[in-house]
Amino acid sequence: MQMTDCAACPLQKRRMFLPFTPEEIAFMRAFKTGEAVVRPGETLLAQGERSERLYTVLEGFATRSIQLEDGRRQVVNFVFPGDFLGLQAGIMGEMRHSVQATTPMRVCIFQRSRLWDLFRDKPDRAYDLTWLAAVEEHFLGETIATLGQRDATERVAWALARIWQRLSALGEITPDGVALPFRQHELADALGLSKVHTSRTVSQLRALGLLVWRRGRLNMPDPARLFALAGLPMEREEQRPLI
Amino acid sequence: MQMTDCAACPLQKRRMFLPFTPEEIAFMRAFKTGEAVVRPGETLLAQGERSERLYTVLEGFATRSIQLEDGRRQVVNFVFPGDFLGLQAGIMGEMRHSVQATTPMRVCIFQRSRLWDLFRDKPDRAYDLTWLAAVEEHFLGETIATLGQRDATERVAWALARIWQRLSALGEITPDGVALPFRQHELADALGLSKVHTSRTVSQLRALGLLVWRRGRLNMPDPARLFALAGLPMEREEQRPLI
DNA sequence: CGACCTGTTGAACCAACTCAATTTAGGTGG
DNA sequence: CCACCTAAATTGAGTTGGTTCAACAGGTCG
Repeated sequence: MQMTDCAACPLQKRRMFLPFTPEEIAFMRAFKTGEAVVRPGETLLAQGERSERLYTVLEGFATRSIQLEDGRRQVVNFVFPGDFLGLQAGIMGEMRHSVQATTPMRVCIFQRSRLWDLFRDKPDRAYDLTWLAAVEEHFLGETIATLGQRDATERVAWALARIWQRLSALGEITPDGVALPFRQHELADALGLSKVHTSRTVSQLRALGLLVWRRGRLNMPDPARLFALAGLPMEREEQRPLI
Repeated sequence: MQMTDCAACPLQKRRMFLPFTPEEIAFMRAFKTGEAVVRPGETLLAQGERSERLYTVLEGFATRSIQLEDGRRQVVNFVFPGDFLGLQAGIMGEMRHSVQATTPMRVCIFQRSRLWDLFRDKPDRAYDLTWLAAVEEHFLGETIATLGQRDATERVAWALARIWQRLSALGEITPDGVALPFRQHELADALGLSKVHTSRTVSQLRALGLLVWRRGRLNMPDPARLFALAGLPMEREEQRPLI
């Protein structure tokens, strides 16, 4: 398999990411040790595993999820192009959640053993990594607030608004909306709702004219109203570093 | 006010923290710019604020919470001695949650502007900081799984087990249990339950002989059963770095 | 002592769940 | 192109876990 050169990283074309400096390109080239293709349904990182690899998503979508002892599953969040995976195993030794592809994916591979070099030699890259971790922490906190305080309608609105936001930041938006890579089943698992109730809630939002979601395409006739219901501001997210 | 010298840091006595190397002591001494006392109920960091300060908790307990637009409040997690506060504002610019003291606290103060120096000059300290962020991320994920999947009984068991675990790692445990610095009200806000139902659930656990909780003291007659109900392993947590 | 805060208990209600049946949409092979 | 199969989504009906409202008990403190 041929490996994409970091100088030509396809993610760099998306304006949601900060551009690499020439120095960063040189470093990332050395840091990157490979590339992989993942098929839908495959597990990229498994809960409990001590992975030696870290990944950056080049293309495709996934879920991060936690499996409880008795089989119940919670989707912790959704994974998009540009996301960095495996920091937990990289730093803590063991993954506490799994990452499963929902669409075909392409990922960059890094070696866990080189993570320390990054901290030692490239403080700016280390800072960026911590930046990503801090942003992640913020999202997880928001998720906790959503699961703890909001009702089904608000939860669904929130999740779809967040996904919409991220997809449009990636430039995946067209006049008839975005391609939604997740199923209601995954949405339900992410929101702590049953599939049935998720379906009912979605149709309710549809009936209110707040969304059109058919055959994997999502559109929002009136984003402002949906975002308001979701308790989210409509601002564009700031650019984020890429690792 | 007199300032504790890092060489005599009271947290170092607790065996849950990795001991400082002499070099680390030297660095922390320079990094630390002050100390503060906080009274119960005071807000140490406020949601939306661009704090110039970072803190490490020396003593006392707090909650991190998110306030929704309409006033609903979600406790994201509980804060214990040794916790590092303000990374979000430090890195992302703005706090997305508040930190409120529930008991009197004593905290170390650092300057946000020096955070970058830490990455540039002390990669090992930067690594530790990221380690803390990764652990935090793991806990938040577990919280999401709890709120999304577990019922009231399991949630309460989980929260009390986690608090118990942390307090005993801090060495705060005596033959008649631990001093619990939080009220049922805060527990309810952390678990997404009403106060009333939290109370009922606690009494149910009491009736099962799984816990004794009166006047701010918590004891667990049979920790193994409670931990099993909480879906948690009983292992001791590994030592963590201190910043 | 009164005021306040924390926690407990009862009763009525409702949001979300479960179980089960049905429809819709893709995908595959003849 | 149709027949068939499977996965995803929808709908109905009955149940339940948790909520709300309200009253009350126990401790603590000025």
